[in-house]
Amino acid sequence: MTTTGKSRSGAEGGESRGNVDRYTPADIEKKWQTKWEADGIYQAPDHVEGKENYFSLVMFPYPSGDIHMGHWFQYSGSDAYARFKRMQGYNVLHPQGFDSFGLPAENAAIERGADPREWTYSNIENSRRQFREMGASYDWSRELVTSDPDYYKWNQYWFLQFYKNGLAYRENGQANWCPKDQTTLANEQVKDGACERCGTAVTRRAMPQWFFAITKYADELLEMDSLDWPEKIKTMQRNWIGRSTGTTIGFDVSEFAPGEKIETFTTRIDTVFGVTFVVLAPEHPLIEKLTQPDHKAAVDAYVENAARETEIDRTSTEREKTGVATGAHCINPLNGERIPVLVGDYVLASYGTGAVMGVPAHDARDFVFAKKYDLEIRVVVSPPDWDGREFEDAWIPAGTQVNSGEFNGMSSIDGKEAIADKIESNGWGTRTITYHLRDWLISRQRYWGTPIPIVYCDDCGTVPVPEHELPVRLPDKVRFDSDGRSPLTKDTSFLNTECPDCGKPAKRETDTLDTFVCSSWYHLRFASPNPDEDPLEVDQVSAWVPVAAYQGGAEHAVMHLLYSRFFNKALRDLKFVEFDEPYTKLTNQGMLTKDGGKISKRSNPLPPDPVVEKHGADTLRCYLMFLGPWDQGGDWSDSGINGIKRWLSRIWDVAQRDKSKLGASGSEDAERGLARIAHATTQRVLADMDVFKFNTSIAALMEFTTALMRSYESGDVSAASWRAGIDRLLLHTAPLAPHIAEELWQRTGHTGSIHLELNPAFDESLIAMDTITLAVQVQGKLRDQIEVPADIAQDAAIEAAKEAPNVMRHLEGMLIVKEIYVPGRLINIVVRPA
RNA sequence: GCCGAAGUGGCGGAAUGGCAGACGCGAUGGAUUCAAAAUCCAUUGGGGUAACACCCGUGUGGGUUCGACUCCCACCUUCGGCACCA
Repeated sequence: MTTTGKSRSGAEGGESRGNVDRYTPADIEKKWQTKWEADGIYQAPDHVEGKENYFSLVMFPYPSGDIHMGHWFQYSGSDAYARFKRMQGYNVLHPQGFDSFGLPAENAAIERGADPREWTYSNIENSRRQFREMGASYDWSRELVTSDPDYYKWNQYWFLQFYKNGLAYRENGQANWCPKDQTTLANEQVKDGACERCGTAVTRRAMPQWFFAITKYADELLEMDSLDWPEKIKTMQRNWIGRSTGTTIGFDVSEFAPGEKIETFTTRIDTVFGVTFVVLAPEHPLIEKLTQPDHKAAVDAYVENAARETEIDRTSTEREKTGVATGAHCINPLNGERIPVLVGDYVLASYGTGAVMGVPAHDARDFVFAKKYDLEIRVVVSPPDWDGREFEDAWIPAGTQVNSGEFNGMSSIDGKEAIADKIESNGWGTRTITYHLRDWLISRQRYWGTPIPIVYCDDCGTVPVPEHELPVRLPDKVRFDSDGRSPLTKDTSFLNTECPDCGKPAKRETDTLDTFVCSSWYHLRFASPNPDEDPLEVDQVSAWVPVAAYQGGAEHAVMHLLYSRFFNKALRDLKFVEFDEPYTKLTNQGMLTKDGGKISKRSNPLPPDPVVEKHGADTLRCYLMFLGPWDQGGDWSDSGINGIKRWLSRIWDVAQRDKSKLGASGSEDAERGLARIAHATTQRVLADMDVFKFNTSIAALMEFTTALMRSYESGDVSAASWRAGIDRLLLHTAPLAPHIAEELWQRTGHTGSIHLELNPAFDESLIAMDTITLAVQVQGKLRDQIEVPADIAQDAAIEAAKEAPNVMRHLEGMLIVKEIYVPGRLINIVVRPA
């Protein structure tokens, strides 16, 4: 038989492997991409006899120009998973589309004079090309583009349904404003007080805005037990919703504002006897009424200053707490005390009631505030060993009620309930639940989005556009001025319309919808892509949704993923869908970095196209999946990619060897050895692929590839079992490296696409070994190894272990205390000196 | 500050109570070549030995266990999230 060296030599190699060409990805990848598309092999019919439907969805991209390396990482893994599920025998829906509304298109317009529509659609064209080059198995017949009127029409439709059912409303209030992007933002889109998109410090601005009533679902959104999601994401959602139970209590101010009370919310009603002041947020409506003439100048200045400050300044925990007295006082209903009312910007208008009762002894913030303004610090919950001395810090934990009238001596845990009871029975307040979650602000003062289908009429007021008039189309060829305002506010042909009710001239709403509205229901449209007259076809939706496996980045934890859940619940209550949750299982791909840092076009570039050109799409796909566990991300390095290229080349080589060099039957040992690794490989790959562990799947396949080469070179295996091994290798490689697997599948004489085949099965009995190696430890330290029959009994194994030479040495002069036998793995002999 | 994840060779990582370092990169030596590239073979945690033996080794310190990368406690570092939420 040929030795390795000989089989590699030019003359013989050609002979033994039959004029095999070198692995050149460029020669095969485009060919298969075209063929797959022409044959429509990835199109998912709504029903296939004998197959279960499986919706594997990956978050669709914003078409910013390029499918970058991070996208490759995300989409290679999710595509491999969808392909794997298809080969598991499921009827898999794996669609793709474009989340194509959004600010970058407008910024391109403003900065470069590009037309947002042209800019967007040419980017989409480019992205489609790149997706194709990736060899992704998308069902392109279901592609959706959210900036197409036949998609955003339904955004408008949903808005109208929500509006009719009290889930969409317009309200004048303080909104987060990004001065750079010239638009308001939802709370979720403000990170560290800055615009999530551009990083500009967010300010507050009072203006009427549209909201979706997500808070109505706050409690239901907290129920996540049924979701197979990463715990981390669930925790983030729970924290964001931020449910806290407490008591609202009113502090009478009728002395200064007849009939008025300051409502405050507290989770620590047990400390209410320790209230020595009340602080209002600078935006609190009662400030004007309460401020006394001699304090007015100071209060006005303070409030004005607070309004000017950015969210970053306002919410910094570092900065000193400030406040100013109003001159007014209020009454603590529990003890009738008269206490000062101040204004302070550490109190947030947007949370609770916008006013807090100040209990410096038992709240860290109130404590520093009281110290600074020399306000009384009265202990009402005593620490266990308190000697009556002044506090150096607020005491937050529970304790014993003191200075609390009739509640003295009670534990503060009981006090909390007893005091709340008293407050409720006297009508001073009520037990209340508050949430950090705010209603979803959906108005954007931008052009490139879904127009909100509302008309304002002088006579009829706010009038929804009738459904049959949808879509309200976004005008084309608009003008962008340097003032940064949305072109819609100046486009008279858009702006001026007739009132749907009375027919008189009226004005259109010029705000557009937050683009997260588009992604809140796109999975439904993928399932039901075609209806014209209705948003969805119920049968199609129920055939596919909820999404069985959803993949995407963790950065969407409290934005897209929360909005989408809300949308689902709202649509359920409006009888459009029947299920409670949109995405059953969620997997977060990790982040791909380069040199440990974020990949960025400017500072840390890593364009995929040159890599594809040099190594091919299959190599890049596999390399990205080989970097590490997919859900943990990875760090790109140029050097490692050769290893994957070598592996694929070895597959290319081994699969095309001339099997006629092998005999009709092989040696028993070699046959069993090959069967063992073949079946063991399948076992490993099936288990790992199912949990997105592509890296270890590839490692298993690399080992199998080597084993196949060795079997061939040894010449001891039959042509048939070697051939079967090659098939198995190709089938497992298919989801990871679809082009080379398909090419070799054809070259090895199969007809039909490998991607329509099923995963091979494995037989556990073939994986089992006849003889096994047992590790033998003495005192838990490895001392020797013994070869024993796999079915050896415990006693026999231990006897054999004691006879191993190196074990004997360590047993000498020792008394055996204990013998531990782990079947198939090891023996541990515990001894002590005799 | 709070919550969460992670820390393993020169590097990416594997092993989740049972032989640490699978697989790959890189490196070293060899084969092939006029030469190089490519490819193939071998070695590759540290110390130690002629070779064995043996000792050390999964961020640090303690603990549980016959046995710990794995479980528990404390700490350090890195990354992610939240952060005046009353």
